[in-house]
Amino acid sequence: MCEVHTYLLAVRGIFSNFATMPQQLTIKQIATLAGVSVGTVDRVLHNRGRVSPEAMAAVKAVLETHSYRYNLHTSAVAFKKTKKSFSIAISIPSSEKGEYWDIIRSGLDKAFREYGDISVRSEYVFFDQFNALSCREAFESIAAKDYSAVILGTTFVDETVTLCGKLDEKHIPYVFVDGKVPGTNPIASYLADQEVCGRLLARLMDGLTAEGDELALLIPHRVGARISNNSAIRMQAFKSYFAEHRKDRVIREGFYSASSPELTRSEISAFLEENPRVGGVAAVISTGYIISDALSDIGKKAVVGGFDVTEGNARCVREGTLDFLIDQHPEQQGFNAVESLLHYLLYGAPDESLREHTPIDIVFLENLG
Amino acid sequence: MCEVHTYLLAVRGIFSNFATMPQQLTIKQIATLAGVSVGTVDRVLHNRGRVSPEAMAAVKAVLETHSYRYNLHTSAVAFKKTKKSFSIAISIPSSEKGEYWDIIRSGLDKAFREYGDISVRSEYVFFDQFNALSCREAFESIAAKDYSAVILGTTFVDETVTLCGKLDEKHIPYVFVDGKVPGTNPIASYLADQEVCGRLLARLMDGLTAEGDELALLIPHRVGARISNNSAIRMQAFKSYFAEHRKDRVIREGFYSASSPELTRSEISAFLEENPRVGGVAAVISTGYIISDALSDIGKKAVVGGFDVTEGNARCVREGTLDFLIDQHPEQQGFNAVESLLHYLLYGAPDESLREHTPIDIVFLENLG
DNA sequence: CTGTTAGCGCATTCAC
DNA sequence: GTGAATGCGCTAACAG
Repeated sequence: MCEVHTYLLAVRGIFSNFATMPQQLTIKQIATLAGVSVGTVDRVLHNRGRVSPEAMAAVKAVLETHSYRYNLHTSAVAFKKTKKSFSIAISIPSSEKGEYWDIIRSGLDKAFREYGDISVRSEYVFFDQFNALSCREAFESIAAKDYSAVILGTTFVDETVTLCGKLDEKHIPYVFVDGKVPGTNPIASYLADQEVCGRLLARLMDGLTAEGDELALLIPHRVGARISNNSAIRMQAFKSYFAEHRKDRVIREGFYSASSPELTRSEISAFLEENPRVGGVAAVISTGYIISDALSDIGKKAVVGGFDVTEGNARCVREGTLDFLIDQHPEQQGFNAVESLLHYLLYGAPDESLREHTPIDIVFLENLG
Repeated sequence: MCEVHTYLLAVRGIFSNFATMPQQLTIKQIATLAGVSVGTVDRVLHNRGRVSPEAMAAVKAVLETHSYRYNLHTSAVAFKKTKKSFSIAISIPSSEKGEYWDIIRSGLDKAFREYGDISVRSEYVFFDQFNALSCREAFESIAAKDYSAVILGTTFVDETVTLCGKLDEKHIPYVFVDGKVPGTNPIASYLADQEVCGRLLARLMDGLTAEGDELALLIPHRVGARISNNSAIRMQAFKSYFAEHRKDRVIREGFYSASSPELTRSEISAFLEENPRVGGVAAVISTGYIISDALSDIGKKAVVGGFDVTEGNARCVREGTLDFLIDQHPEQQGFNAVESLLHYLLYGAPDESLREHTPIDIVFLENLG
């Protein structure tokens, strides 16, 4: 039977398929087709007004049938001539090299480099992610100036809402990285689906630990502020997974101070000694390596899962003390944030193709790269 | 202690950081700095010759200190004027919609669309991946013509080597997707690290199955041709993992005919009934869904792992009969292949930044997307 | 309101 | 060997 199958394909033989890519329409061609000039086409495309209804209709008709796409290459070139220059403020938590926010930052910078054609001035205003006051100060300094656009890390909800209200009034566009905040109107928000992150964490912890093991969910607590929105969603999703699929699993919750590694270590050690039957430990933020190190310290072996390929996490994966990481692609989030903002600044409208959320990957030692 | 830590950061307060992206040098600026004209700079940059030693030295000196980078945007624009047009032949296995090679194809097409600025004609010549003769015919038809460049799926080694020899003689550049072949000189090869794929498969099967379970490694066999190189490497790596880390695990090997779903199903059913203690089944090619379906048929539950997010695989993941997929990003492979080829055709040299291998991700139900 | 035109950075042609 | 000049698609200023 298999022979017959193969034979049939052989008889059918090879077949080929010629294709010339549909040449992109140029504004010149559109102008010719619509019987107007390039200037008019440009005005229609950019909603610059000062176009007669007839001309408008003619151009729109051509656009309908041929589906025009901007040529970003030449746009960028032409924009240079206008010497239009933008200032973009970025306010995100400060971070050590190789930590989560530093990776986002490298994505931001990569985009600024890639779009170096366009004249953009970027200005970073960092704040302390464990201190709401420093965030407020940072945001106030941003509200006081008139930037072309703003990129915000959404660590503190109330402060973000306040700033965004002011930006809305001034019609300054903004985008979020690593979060979204209800009651605001960003051009776009770049973040991984936190629900998925939490359930994935649960699924992997469940699958990779032995049947009878207890599992630990370690929760960071912040001084003087409620737990970050992302962590809360992940925790909730983590627990939902077990409530729905594995009611029999015992989940122990422990709190630790993410702001101080030394403290974390002692808190976690104590927690694990109190819960000896724990065979898997889940971190809901990107500092899982602290947990791995604490486990090493007390000589305990457990499956550990965390978030993001930070330097500390990568080290622990290589050392074999951290089993897997859920990668939210912070670098891409940063890159997309800048890209979408520039698109908005240049064309006056958000780029639809950039609205999709960033993908979520799973990283083990083997594919750490 | 934690209080003190936070306090210190608060006192330090926010801090900001201004940055203007280093403006890229233009060839005009280089020309001015070197005291020559843009034409001369261009000749130096493109090694076109006809430049006096003094001019060469002057330009090189400026390039050393300022590190010039091509502006791909404007290059593409300028190239259009020359009306230079390319014809690229692509010979890969034919494939149903949503299957592995069709995904590669969509990546190829995406690149052709994205680089629609450049005048490129693409021509597909498909062959039957289970029939070496059809591959030979396809490759001969390519050798008979004079394309600007060629993209090849490396399913059949001998045929590939023969064709590449002829292309080398004619100085026609080519790149590989989904493989590499010793004894050939491609501009680039795009494929996931097969060693990593195999070890990752092993690691996940090991982790996700119960301690005492036997594991099955299912191997496709091809009529009239030896097993594909990629599958062989994955199998080898899979077995190495267990030989190195888990000598106690029992691995059963089973063969099945990947060319006919019906046959596959019956073969796999028979295999599993002969090996009742198998708790995990690993597929080394992208048709894992056939295994899942066979398991469903006989009402057996086992952890199943496979490769790539094809339509069939995605369906089984959603149905819960396929547990995870190792994603080789075939779409990106296709995209990169075209991109690197165009870079070569335009600039006469491979783009170093495009030589990196494609990343490998792991997909569960949750992050199927 | 509309069409014309200069010029962005670059590749190439063509006089000198 | 060399530099001036042209034009790619596009933006925006400007003259009608």
